[in-house]
Amino acid sequence: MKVYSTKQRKSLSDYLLSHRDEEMTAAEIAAALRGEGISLSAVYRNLASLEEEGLVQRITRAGDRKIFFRFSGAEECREHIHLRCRKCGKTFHMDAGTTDLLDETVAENCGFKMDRAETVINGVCGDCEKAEQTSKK
Amino acid sequence: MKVYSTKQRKSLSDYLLSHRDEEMTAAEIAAALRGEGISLSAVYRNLASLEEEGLVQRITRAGDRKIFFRFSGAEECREHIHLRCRKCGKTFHMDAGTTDLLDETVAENCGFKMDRAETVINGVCGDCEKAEQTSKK
DNA sequence: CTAGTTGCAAAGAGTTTGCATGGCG
DNA sequence: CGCCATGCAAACTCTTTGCAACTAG
Repeated sequence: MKVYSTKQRKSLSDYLLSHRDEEMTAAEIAAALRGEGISLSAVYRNLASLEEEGLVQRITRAGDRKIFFRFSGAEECREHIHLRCRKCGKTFHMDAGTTDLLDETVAENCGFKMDRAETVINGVCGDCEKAEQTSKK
Repeated sequence: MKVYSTKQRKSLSDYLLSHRDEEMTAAEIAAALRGEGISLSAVYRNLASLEEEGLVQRITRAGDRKIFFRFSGAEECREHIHLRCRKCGKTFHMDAGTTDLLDETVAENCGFKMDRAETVINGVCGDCEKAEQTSKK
């Protein structure tokens, strides 16, 4: 099946590209794009096709029953493992060296070939960790 | 708020315990427990409270728009990183040594404190990797 | 011109909630 | 007994789908 390049698909791609690594719901994306003339259904349909291409992932958050989408299509993003802080919600890129190291370690010790683009490590980032330490009397 | 120990909550806990690391939808769980006398709403309510306690996580799969729940409450499970194969869907436990190693590596190189129980590395397991190699002419 | 895409509205699926009843402590 | 939990059904929210109109190639 051929894929046409429509105005709507382009708005969506542009938007996702400029918000890479952010987690957004379909409704939020549609709202942000209101004015660009793209309907909610088109957002869903295009997200689904991007997901099939592996450029977008679905994410869930503990306690929050919504589904978020995250764009990781840029080459730059696909080469890193993502570190997601559960305190501040930000996502960081693991540096290339560490990523390679982990990749090799897991492959050697576990015989498991990890998928960088789709792996997200949850935890607490340095800043929040510090904040946590100091606030705890 | 106090928590009562009811027959339904017990059935659910027992079921989850004996299916740790499996990914199941609320409907599947309710279906498996039909006969135990637990309603779908009770399943949802109890899963939500288990999620708040951090014993259960919500999972999404690429291409599949359902939400799956995974029990990882057992101590044993919380100490490992989980490796999930996107081919066969199975989840494996990373051995303790490698888990510690990764944990330290990420902490030192990235200043990030990972959360073992909530981290799932996606990829392809050894068996599926082999199968893939041979099938590809 | 043909086939993929869009918007809208309706249909569906999954999840949550209100309320009366039942059960734990 | 008091309060939390359960069932059932209604209410909702989010997502998908049907269809006619539209547009890229």
